[in-house]
Amino acid sequence: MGRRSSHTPEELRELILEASTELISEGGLTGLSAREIARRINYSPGTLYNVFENLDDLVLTIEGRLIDGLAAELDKVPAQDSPMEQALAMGRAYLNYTSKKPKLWNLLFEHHLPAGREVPVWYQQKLDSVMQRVEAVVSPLMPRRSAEDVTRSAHVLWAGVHGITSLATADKLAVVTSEGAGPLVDLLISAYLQGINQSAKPAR
Amino acid sequence: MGRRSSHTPEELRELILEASTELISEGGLTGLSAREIARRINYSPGTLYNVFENLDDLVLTIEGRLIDGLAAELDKVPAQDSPMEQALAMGRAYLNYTSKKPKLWNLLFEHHLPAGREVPVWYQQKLDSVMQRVEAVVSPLMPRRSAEDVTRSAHVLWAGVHGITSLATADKLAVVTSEGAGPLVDLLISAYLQGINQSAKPAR
DNA sequence: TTTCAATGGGACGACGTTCATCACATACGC
DNA sequence: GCGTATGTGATGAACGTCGTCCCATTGAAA
Repeated sequence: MGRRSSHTPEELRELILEASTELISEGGLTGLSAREIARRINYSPGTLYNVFENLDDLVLTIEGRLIDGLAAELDKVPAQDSPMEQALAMGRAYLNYTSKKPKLWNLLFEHHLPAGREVPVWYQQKLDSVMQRVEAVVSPLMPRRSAEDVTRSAHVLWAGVHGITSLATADKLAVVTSEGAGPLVDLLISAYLQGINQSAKPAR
Repeated sequence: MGRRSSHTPEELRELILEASTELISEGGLTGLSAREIARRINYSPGTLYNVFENLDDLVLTIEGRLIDGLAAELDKVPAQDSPMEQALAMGRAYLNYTSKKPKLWNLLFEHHLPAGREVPVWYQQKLDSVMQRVEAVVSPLMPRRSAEDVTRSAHVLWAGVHGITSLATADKLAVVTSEGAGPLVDLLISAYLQGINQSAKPAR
């Protein structure tokens, strides 16, 4: 039943994803084009549409892998350290992971689905999974606080770290001097958590 | 010496900017196209290129106005309030301003110049101008700290607020539910500044 | 040899950008 | 006052790109 190619469907899928990842790493979302992918892997543009529904589908798949990769990095922070050290380590891990291929990571924020389309369930789940790791580290630093408070703080930290790396890599608005996203992340995490802790003991 | 149109060059420029702003507000950067602008203002695509160098030039102009608009909003916070109240008010002003037309504000982060091209000087100056307003409010909250420390803290706060609003409006990763970006911004600013203050007095 | 899924590649309608051409409001000669 | 020359602002076709679709063709398996 006729297969002409020298690649199995899985191999073909991998080939496409590899080429796409490389293109995005080099030129951001703008650098990606169905025709260029096809050129690089020696297939025709139409073949891509046998494997992926469209480019958005392909891009979402890559984004999923990026999130998985980050989750794996976050899991590497030693669990025996103090919560504060863990929090700082996770911030540095985030920074380290995302700054290796900034344009690739920026994909998560450059890419928008066409109006009306919703994000797949598995995508949201991957995000939640990462958020939970953050909450797990923040939680012991906020004893006697409601679950909502912990979640809120995890969100603030996550968003804050994202904001710093985002501005640092967006060459267009290098207000945040490129000299040091690292120190800024450290500062955010330590000061914020200290502030949270402080306000928990209003009796000075 | 021949002017056929019913619009002066300035009027035409305004027409183009208005139509573009509307398009972006509705459909983000993707919704913008030279041909669609031309259609809306009843000119031909070529005419745009008599007024702007290219679409990037046009977009940068809109971005400049957005930054100016934010600066104007930040200037409205009452200077007689306490520094802490001012900081919180500025955070809310940012959130308020940017969430009126989220897709328009997102332009600042969606839009990237083609590889190699640098941002114009006036653009960087506008950004610096906003950053200085933040520093001015943060500074009194950090007495006896070096200018670098103040700058760093201003950067952290700016990036943090950006991160929260960014994640809140990026419908794709609505980890941070949009309902509560306000409380998150309040929390970030108050906790962070408290933390900074706390670590300044290590002698408990 | 038959069968049928995988593939190629042209077609379509968009896009940004360029540029030779045109139309016309003004300036000037009479 | 009229006719004509002037030169600028606007045009829209053209070029090369893009994502996506679709069907004729291919070639390995039955």
